[in-house]
Amino acid sequence: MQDRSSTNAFGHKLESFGALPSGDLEALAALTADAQSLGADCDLVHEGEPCDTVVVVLRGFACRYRLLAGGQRQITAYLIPGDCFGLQDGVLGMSTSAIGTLTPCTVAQVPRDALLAFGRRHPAIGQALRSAVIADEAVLQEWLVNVGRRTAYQRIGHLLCELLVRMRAIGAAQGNGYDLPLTQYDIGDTTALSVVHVNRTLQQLRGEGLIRWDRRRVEIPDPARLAAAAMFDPAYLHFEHVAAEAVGDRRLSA
Amino acid sequence: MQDRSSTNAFGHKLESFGALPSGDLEALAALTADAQSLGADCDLVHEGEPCDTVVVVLRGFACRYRLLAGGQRQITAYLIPGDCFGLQDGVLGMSTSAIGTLTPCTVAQVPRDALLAFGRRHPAIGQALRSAVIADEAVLQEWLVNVGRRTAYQRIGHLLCELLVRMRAIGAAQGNGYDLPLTQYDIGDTTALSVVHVNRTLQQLRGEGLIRWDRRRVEIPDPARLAAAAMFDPAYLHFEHVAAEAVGDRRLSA
DNA sequence: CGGATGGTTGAAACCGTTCAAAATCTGTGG
DNA sequence: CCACAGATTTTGAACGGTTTCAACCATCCG
Repeated sequence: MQDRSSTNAFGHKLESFGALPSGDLEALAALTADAQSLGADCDLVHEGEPCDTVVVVLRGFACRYRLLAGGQRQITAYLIPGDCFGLQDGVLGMSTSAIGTLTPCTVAQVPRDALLAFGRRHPAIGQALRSAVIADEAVLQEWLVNVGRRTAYQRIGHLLCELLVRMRAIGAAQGNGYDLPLTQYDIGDTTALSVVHVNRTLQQLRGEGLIRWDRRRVEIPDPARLAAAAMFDPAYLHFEHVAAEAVGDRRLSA
Repeated sequence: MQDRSSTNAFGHKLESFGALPSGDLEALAALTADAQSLGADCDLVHEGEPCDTVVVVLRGFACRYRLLAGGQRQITAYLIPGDCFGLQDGVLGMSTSAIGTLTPCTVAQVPRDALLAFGRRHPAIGQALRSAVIADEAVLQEWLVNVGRRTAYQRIGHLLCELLVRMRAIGAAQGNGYDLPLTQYDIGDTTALSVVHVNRTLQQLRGEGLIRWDRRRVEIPDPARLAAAAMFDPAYLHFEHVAAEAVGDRRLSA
């Protein structure tokens, strides 16, 4: 499982919504075969421009974001390996957000029409793609709740819980830890907090033993405890099997 | 145009994404024929429950929201006449949000399968439904930006601009005014502000002549000026023709 | 070694919250 | 048509979470 995730994270992600015929997976891998490697801070899609390809992230962290007049950035979604963007946005003439890499990435760009046609020929994939779109929208809503109604402490805790579940779903977590190559600026642009406050809040979370975050690696000693502190309920992520394993069952959290 | 909006707001809304064959509109009206009248504060869909119908609002204001443990409410979308909910959410077993009325409403509940099948038989409608889903997602993203990155003053101004454009799109605005039967609590739950601060911010906006809001009616004397103050750019709403009229062109704003 | 990036710390200022109460509006029944 | 109750809006004052500004430190890497 872990092996396949590195060669085709996209298929692995789609499988987290339900089993897929292995033939489908191989055909899908062919679609994303010609991937490109990019450094950090590269833009793949620009806000307000037409865009008829789907961006599939195979390695690294990318994000969807909007830039405001004052130069502020609001990140509205993370794209981790297996995630894609563009099945919807951009259909009506132009994208309402930019897509950029946060870390060095490997990405494939598939013409949207080709991917949709592929989904029609392989119904299980088509269904999984629709599921992915729905799950993305649910995450977006949860982020609105996060930014609107939770304290800095909960926002960051919640984000780290979400990432644990998502990283597990693609086989990129080891136990209760995962690599998180983001800066505190990135976390601030995601949670709508200043870097300074992100830093202090992180120290608080560390001080209480809820997280360890050392040189790009996060460990969550007791996911159930962090989830409770951050009011995190993984239901919105729509892959319950993985989610239950990650935080729902205290027996698995040590 | 105004006449039809009252009899079939749903069709009118879908038309705002592009012209539709009139036969389609009539058939669509039949689908939503058996509507029900509801009072304020009625729940139509509960969070975390399966839901296989699409809610179509024909009259009144409804909303999508999430309730947190502390009793706080975050509204994540408004459903004004013509808007629908449930084409996506609920597909994966359960809804990630509740739907409730904010004011007395007339709503139709259409089985999702029936609506999707209808969209297949009437391609223009199917396309319009997809457009509506995409536009909804863009609005959700904009709300995240609004709550995350804008001041109270801008948040509320932005919301009122958005509503002007949306109300115009369904023919429910008169000039630069529209009926807004929401309480300041509702505005607070939308913009993630306390009622007290909503009240003071509203007074500020009124004091500067950017809005008038008297007994459930909002007037925006100079939409372009309010849009500038609130950093509002209607592009994300995806019906540019209406949007340009509403705030893009100063000559029309008086 | 030196420059750049990212992380950490302190202090002051601010935006928005909370609590508490008063004023106003709205609808309803007598 | 009035009286009353509940909902909504408004006001005041104190508090506090978060931001901003301004340094300083650590680490990485050529």
